[in-house]
Order: sequence, then C-alpha cells, then structure tokens
Amino acid sequence: MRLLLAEDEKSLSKAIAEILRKNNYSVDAVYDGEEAISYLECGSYDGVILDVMMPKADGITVLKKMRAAGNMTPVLILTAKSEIDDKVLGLDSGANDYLTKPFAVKELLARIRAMTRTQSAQPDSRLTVGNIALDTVTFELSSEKGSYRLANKEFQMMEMLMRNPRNLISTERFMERIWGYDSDAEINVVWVYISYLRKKLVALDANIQIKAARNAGYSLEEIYDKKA
Amino acid sequence: MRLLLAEDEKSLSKAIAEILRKNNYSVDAVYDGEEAISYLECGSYDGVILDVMMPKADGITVLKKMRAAGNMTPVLILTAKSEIDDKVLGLDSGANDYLTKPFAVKELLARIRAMTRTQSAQPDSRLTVGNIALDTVTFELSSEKGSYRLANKEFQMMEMLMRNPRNLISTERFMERIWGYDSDAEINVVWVYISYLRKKLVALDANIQIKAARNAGYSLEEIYDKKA
DNA sequence: AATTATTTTTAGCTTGCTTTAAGGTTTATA
DNA sequence: TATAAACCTTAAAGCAAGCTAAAAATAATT
Repeated sequence: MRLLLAEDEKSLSKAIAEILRKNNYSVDAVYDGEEAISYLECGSYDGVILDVMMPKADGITVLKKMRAAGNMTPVLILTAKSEIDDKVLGLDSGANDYLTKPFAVKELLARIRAMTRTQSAQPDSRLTVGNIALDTVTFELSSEKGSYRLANKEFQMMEMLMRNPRNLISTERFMERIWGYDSDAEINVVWVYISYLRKKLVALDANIQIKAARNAGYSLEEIYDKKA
Repeated sequence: MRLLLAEDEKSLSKAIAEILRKNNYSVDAVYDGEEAISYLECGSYDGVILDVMMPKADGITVLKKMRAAGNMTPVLILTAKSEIDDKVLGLDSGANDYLTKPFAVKELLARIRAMTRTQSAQPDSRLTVGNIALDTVTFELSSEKGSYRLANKEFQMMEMLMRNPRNLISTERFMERIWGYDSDAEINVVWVYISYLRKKLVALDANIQIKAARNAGYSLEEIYDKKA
C-alpha cells in the first residue's frame, strides 16, 4: 500500500513515516506543497496525508489541484487548528477525512485503513504481470504452478516491481520507499531480496524476470525466449 | 451481533460505540454518509444506526440508497431535531425506528434490541465452517465432539473469523472492531484469544484452523491433511 | 462478602523474518 | 588479461512477532 506524506515539520514527518513503514506502507515523504504536487503527478498512491500549513503551497491548495486534475486518491488532512472552518474547508475541497494535531497514532492508522479500505479495497487486490499474480491482501505470489506467501519486505519489493512493469527502479528508490530515508541498513539487503524473489519466480515457472541494469536499478521484464 | 454506527460527531460516536460494545455488539463506526454506504456495500450488519445530519451524504440519503439496493437491514435513525417532518421522512424512506437526540442510553439499547429482534433474528443464528458451528444466540462453539460456551471477546473473535472464512483479518482490525481503536489494551490480547480459540478447536477435533500470517493477520483455513 | 467467570497483563519461550557477512560471479575499463 | 566495482548467493546471527501458561485485575453471580 503506497502513501504520500506531505508534512513540513521534519521531525514529525520522520516519526509518522517510520510508524507507517512499520505498518507495511510504502511511504514517500515530501516537505512542501509543490513537492507534493509534483509527486502526485508522477506516482500513483493509495492514500495521501496532507498537512494544511506548508510552505510554497498549503494542503488545501494541493488537494484542490489534485482533485481538479481528476485525481481521486483518498486524502487525509492534518491540521493543527481544530476550527470548524478548516475542517469544512478541507472536506468541501474533496478530502476524505481530517485529523487534528496532536493525534493518537492508533487513530491515524485506523483512519488510513478506513480511508483506503473504503475507496480502493477491491480494484487492486490482485496485481498480475505475465503469468504471475500478487495478491496484495494475502501477500501470495502465485502462478498456475503454485504459490508462496511472501514475507513483508519481499512483498513490498515485488509490489513496487509489479506496479511498474518494464520500468527501471533504482536501488536507492527501493531503500527510500521500503526502509526509509535514514535507515542504516546496507544496500546489500536489496540484492538479497532480489535474489530471493528471483528464486521464487523460477520455481513458479514465471515468464517474467527481474533484470538488473548495472548502476541503474532493476526492472521487471517479460521473457520471450524460454529456451527450456 | 454486528452494528454499523454512522454519526459524525466524534465524541458522541465514541460514547455510543463504547456503550454498544459493552453490550456485546460488534460496532463499526463511520463518520460520514459516503463511508456508511461503502461499509454497507461490503459488510453484512444486523442493524444500522444513522445520524441524519452528516457530511457528504445525510442519513436519509444513505437509507434510501441502501433500500434501493435491496438491503433490508433494520435501520434506526438518529436526529437532533424532533420535528415531525424529519421523522416521517425517515420512516417513509424505510427506517424501522427513530430516536431524537438527546436520548437515554437505555432507550437506545431497547430500541436496537426490538429492531434487531423483529427483523433479523432468524437468518444467521448459526454460523458453520467445516465441521464447526457457532451459535450466535447462545455463543456456543460446537462440533459432533461437544461444545463450549464462549466468553464475549472470544465469541466476537470467532464470529469475525467465521464470517470471513479464508480471508485474512489483521490484528489491528480485530482490535478496531472488538475493542475500538481508542482502547488502550495491548495488541497482545488478540494473541491470547487466538490461543484460547485454537485450543478449543483442537479439543473439538475441528477440521478448520486459525492460521497466522506473520505481520499480516489471521485467517480461518480448512485442514486437508489431518495426519492423525 | 465470597465465589466464579471473564478479561488483561506478564514473562519466558519459539518461530521465522530481516540483516549482515563473506565469498563468488559478472561486467567495464585500463 | 588484470583489476575494480557492481552485483549475486548462501549461511548464519540477530531480532521482533507471535504463542502460551499463569497470575493479576476486573466484572458478574451467588
């Protein structure tokens, strides 16, 4: 599940991002409204968390822009003020929910779950590329040959790959998304998981493979000449 | 007994939800009309409590939509105004009962009991999965081997599992549904009840089991290879 | 008030996911 | 073709999630 977090206060942003990652979300963190807008233009997210007070473009502006552009991704507004005006403004502009700071972590998680469940639960429960399917609910990677229940990190890596087939994803991007910007894990860990995934793909007799592009990253490609 | 509570005023919603949970209902709380509609689409409830004044879609609209979709779950309308017009409007649209705010807790409970008794008592008095049955009236979990009377929390956990066999239910979802998301109980408590239930299932010689998916949740699965 | 039933916490244990480490392989470049 | 850097693979150590028994706390009954 992919989330965009737009919150300018760094320490709060880091704390939230870490919590979300611990709860198996892939998080992109941005620190101002303009950044948020440009991230929303390229990436596809399952949910967006917007602070109201941000430099360059406030949360409501970002929200209005994305709705105007036809982006219906569910949005949770964060606001320090609990004034009715702000709430109404947010909801009128197309927010799905709001939360006033300070908030309980549990409540944030519950609201994100509710928001993403209601809006998008059904459509992308299964990702398929080639003869391989990934169930985003049960974490099962399967083909007609059988299936594996993926572990967490493994799943997130495969999810990123399968959501962008043929697209190059850099090692740093994996690290940033899944482990977080300031994680002290070695880059090596990505290689290890790539290796695990490849082994499973072979066992599943997949007609797709994870191709490495030296110095650039990885991409999911179809196999045309299975010489077996 | 599963209820959907749609009430946008947070503090009131929390209070009602807590009271209902204390009275052995499983409560899903939502805070606007759209959420209510999408919850009604997926879940199956024994009763619905709808506030009239809500953002995005008011209670009457929600009610009309669900009736139009053929959903005959009993509905109790909550309204702050005591005007006849509102009441009539609600009942005309297919509500089973109404209550004007403020109301006495006892009255709310009595009305919910009455409403659910008349309309839906019959259909799902027994849930069965595999060789195991759960009586939702007497709280008895049974097989041909014998039966246990489950305690409250135990029952609610088993009910959630048996209503969605093979489906993954996250630990947080259990917490949210049964304890409420603002409960301060440790997540641990879910593990404890899972353990109790498993022990009983084994004693009942069940051909179903509760499977854990690390970091994801639990699911009720059939056992194919009982090696005994 | 005492007993019993239920719910929650505690704590030690087990399991298996995650990460590191270490040695191997490939590819680019001198 | 030698070297280095990037990448691959496996095994094992480290660590967190989950399990369970038992005790403590709370609620319901007698």
